[in-house]
Amino acid sequence: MIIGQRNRLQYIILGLLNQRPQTGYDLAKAFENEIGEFWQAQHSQIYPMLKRMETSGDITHEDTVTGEKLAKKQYSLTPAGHAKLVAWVSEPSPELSATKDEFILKLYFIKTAADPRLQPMLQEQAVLHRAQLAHLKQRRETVFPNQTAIDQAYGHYLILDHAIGREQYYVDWLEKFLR
Amino acid sequence: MIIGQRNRLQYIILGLLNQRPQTGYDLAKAFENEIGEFWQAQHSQIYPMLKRMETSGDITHEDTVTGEKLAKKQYSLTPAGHAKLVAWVSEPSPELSATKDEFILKLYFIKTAADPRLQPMLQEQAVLHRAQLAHLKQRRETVFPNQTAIDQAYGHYLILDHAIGREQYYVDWLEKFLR
DNA sequence: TAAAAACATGTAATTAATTACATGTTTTTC
DNA sequence: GAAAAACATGTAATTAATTACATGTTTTTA
Repeated sequence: MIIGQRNRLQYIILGLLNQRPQTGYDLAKAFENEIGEFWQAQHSQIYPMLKRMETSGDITHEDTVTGEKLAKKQYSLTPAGHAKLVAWVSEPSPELSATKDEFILKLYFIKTAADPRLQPMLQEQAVLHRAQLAHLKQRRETVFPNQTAIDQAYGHYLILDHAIGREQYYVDWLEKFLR
Repeated sequence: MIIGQRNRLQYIILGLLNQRPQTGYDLAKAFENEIGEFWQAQHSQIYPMLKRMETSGDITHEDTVTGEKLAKKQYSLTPAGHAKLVAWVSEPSPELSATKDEFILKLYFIKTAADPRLQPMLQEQAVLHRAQLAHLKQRRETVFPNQTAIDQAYGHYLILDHAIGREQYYVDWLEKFLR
């Protein structure tokens, strides 16, 4: 039997559907927003995966209609899917995170601090990451205005906090080398 | 004409070969070590890419033999390849880095601070990231023992510094939530 | 000196992921 | 009321990446 790649996407979808039944479109939004800092998936990857997961018996869907005829599929977990999710969360995560950062790699190929390309490159990234940091902070303010909100979605708070700290570090690091 | 995916791997290989002629094996090591924090590629991806790049005229190779018969291919840049590298480094990098972190995603699905799984999960990751941090610091000590070493491979120093700071943040963040 | 680890190069099979193609509805904004 | 944006779902084509298969040499270690 072939084990194949880990198919982590399915687990993430299980986790998202466990929070509440959702459409593929909703899931795609989640990958752009709250979890996009830590995992990415397009709708073209999500819709086929949903079909596959329904075939496996981990999720089911209910057809609904918005307005006159806009068809939606509201997916939710089966008990089997829920069990799979619980097992995944509980098992160890021995792999360090994988980051792909094209900018940092370009820096690697800059040989001296005097290279005229260096400062503009750092400047460009600073603009980008400051904007991202501001955006994440803004989101924390709106999503978690008080302790009650934090307590009700603690995991979400944790990862947003992590993402903000990470961006803050990135900006600080860039500024350390900016003149 | 189809534009296709960005094929960043080729540029990274160009950059590595620009430092010094290397074999595919050497390149695979680089992806495990100095740049592995920011890009990953296995030898099974590297060898075919080298052939492709040689066909495109960006690199060439020289056959050498170690010992009695161990054949090696020492790849190096052609002028065309060098030009391609320079163009890549100079062009903007408007995309934020992409991170895939399975552990953080698991946290997202933890609903309350009282969940009994939370502390062991944080603990496990702390062990992992402390080890990684120690490893990176150790490498900085050996690779960059003095200012001269830094000046001679500034880009390398920059990205190692970035990776250390990032790991330090990760550990600090984990410890913030550990009791 | 035998075994293990590291060096060295490839291909095959499979899965993951992106980009493009394709279509239609509902809501919001000007 | 028209246009734009957002909602909604899919497939096709292609590229990227991983895992497994496959083989052999050289160096280091016990």
